[in-house]
Amino acid sequence: MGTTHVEQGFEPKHRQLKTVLSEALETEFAVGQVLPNERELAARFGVARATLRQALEQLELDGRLQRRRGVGTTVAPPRTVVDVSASPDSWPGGPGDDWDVTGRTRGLPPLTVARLLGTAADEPVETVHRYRGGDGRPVAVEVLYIPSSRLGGSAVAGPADGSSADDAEEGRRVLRRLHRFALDGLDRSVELGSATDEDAGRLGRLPGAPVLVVTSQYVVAGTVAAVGVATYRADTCRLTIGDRNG
Amino acid sequence: MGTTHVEQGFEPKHRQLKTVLSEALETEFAVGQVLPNERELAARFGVARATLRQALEQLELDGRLQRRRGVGTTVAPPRTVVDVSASPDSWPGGPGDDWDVTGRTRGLPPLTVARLLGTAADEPVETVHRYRGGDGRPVAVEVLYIPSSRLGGSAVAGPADGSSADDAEEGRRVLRRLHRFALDGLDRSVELGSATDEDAGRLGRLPGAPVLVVTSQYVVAGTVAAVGVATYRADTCRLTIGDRNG
DNA sequence: AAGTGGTCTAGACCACTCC
DNA sequence: GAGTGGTCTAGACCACTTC
Repeated sequence: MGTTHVEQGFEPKHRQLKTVLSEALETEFAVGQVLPNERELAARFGVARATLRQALEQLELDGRLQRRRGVGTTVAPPRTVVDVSASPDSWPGGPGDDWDVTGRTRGLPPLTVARLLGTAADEPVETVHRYRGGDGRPVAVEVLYIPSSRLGGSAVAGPADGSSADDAEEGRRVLRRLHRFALDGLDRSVELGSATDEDAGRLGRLPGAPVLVVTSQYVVAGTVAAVGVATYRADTCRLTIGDRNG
Repeated sequence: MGTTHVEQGFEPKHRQLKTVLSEALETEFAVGQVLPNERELAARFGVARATLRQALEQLELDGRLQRRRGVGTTVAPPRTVVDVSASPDSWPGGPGDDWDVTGRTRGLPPLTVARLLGTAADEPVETVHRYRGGDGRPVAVEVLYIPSSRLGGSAVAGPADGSSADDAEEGRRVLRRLHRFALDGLDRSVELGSATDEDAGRLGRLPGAPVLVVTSQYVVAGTVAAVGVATYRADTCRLTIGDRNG
């Protein structure tokens, strides 16, 4: 007896499960509450664990659940709202900026960044790392790439391994040097990506976790003075852009 | 010890596979080219098909691959760039707008939308559906919610089932009525979501496919005159915001 | 009808967190 | 050590596209 139930469309089990769980989350669970473990849920719904996990995965992608290995699955709080608008003075590290500089290095940028900067592939750039928290959770990490040639003037400090407190101070210094220039424009793009091993660690997720990648091009006098690649946790963040018109 | 972050030296197979495949995509395959099928790839790498699929899934999420049931897996072209900036006249359906109105209905909005509109949960609203293509592919669908009470003036046309050519014309008419008002502000947010059954169909994807949900609040005289919920294919789109500063 | 990706199963073991 | 989610296997069948 095949389930020859042809009702204009076929609905997979994991999809039905998602619907059922979704409703249960609204009616029977409170934010932060721990769900029964996967083995029990699967048994309760009469499906294989892998099938249940497909449903849970989607609910996590939608920001409805939070799963932590060794801990359990909990009902997620509403997504953290993060403003990514461009304001009149939007230089990184400027006033009102709620990022923390965590390090600084110097080296070759990824090819895609070099292309955005318009630099040669073998031109080393200043690289500043930043971290942004919110609601007590990690929200984003960002890497800023700034060609030394566009910082003007004097030389930069000595070697840097990218992690010490001194490196953070050096990073802030690099950013301050940017502030001397007038920011003419700021172009941003948003796309879906997956966390690198490194970013995943900093964001408290597993590698490959879905992230929103926000790429910023800071324009000074018609050329790109800096490029930022920010990686936001896609499960827990909602990005807002407040645009104002005449 | 505090929150010391210790490196974990373990790398899952699907992650290694992703790396290997990623390199192969760059060196051995051209855009549009079809990959060997999953069963063969799995055999070639000596892993179970489910494991291979984990790697493929991520590559698709990253916009590197495109998988179609019954067809195969191909190397994806670069993501379609879509501008979601607010311009001085950003009313939906205004000049330079590259959306196609596909239908119109009237009914109760989702609760979340009613909250954004500031209307009572039981107040019916005009509902206009739009479609946006690009590079010959579906890019996004949007549903616009407009409280009739904020359209002013005369009554609306008769019954609508939401799909006929007449409904599209009605939809355009509703939007035109908006254009009489001065748009004071436009707030947008971007977050990750998954396609509903309906949206998935229109976007040529399976239900649950990852999408970027762009929510727009159109403000007139301090109140929200309309709300738009646009659903962009996350695998094939990159959203850009061109901000300009003084 | 053949071939593809999508779904599903019933196990097993591993990495991690917490007690 | 107990309990959690994460990974992995080796199958099977289904929905869909194409020929």
